[in-house]
Amino acid sequence: MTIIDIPAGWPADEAAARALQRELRGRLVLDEPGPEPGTGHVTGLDVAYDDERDLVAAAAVVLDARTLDVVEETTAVGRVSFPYVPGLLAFREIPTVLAALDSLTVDPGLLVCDGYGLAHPRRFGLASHLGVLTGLSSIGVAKNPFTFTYDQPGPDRGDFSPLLADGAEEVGRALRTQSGVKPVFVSVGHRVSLAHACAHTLLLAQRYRIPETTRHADSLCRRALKAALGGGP
DNA sequence: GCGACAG
DNA sequence: ATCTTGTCGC
Repeated sequence: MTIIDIPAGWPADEAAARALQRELRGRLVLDEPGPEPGTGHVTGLDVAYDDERDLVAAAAVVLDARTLDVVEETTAVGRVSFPYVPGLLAFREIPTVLAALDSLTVDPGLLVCDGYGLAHPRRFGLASHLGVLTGLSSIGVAKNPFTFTYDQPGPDRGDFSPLLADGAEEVGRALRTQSGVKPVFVSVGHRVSLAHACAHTLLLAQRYRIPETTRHADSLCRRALKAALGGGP
């Protein structure tokens, strides 16, 4: 099993990482609607950690956006490339996630990330970062509101309310994917509109709160991590 | 200065 | 994220 190395020139500290985010932020494209919901491919991405052994396993699972059938799955294992710092999550996951994406043989279509895109202290979260690096459309679907505020959306599936930064700027939406269940937090990553990002999320979360893409990727990266642990040391 | 803080 | 059994429910 190959273990992905941390790239040369990778940010050595928090200041360098923040500077890189501000630089890459300039390449973010926010004026495209993105792929039509329900068509083409959608790819779920997620990672699992073993801080003890300094390992991170990433999974990419491509689904048919219309049927939600699995089209292809890949994994990659790497060294943990950054400590967890709120606002710098991307630096912890990106090298290994990119390796998993690189080994796909089909078009990933829309990237669905476990975390945020525009809803970020510098408006450049994981989903935006991955979008810019790959050039692909991307969205972020997070399970927690991070530092943002929102009013409770209506009780029905599809109801939503704005996710606000500084109490005023809409950086995403609290979207109810299942009636009577806590909402998820959707934000635009790269080359997708917020309306489409929410439409994609609803199509991917017809049965559970979390999108099928993320659910598949979550279980796969956990299995990949266990496999790496069992067959490595 | 202190607390909060995606995964 | 991760540590973790049984349990309630479809």
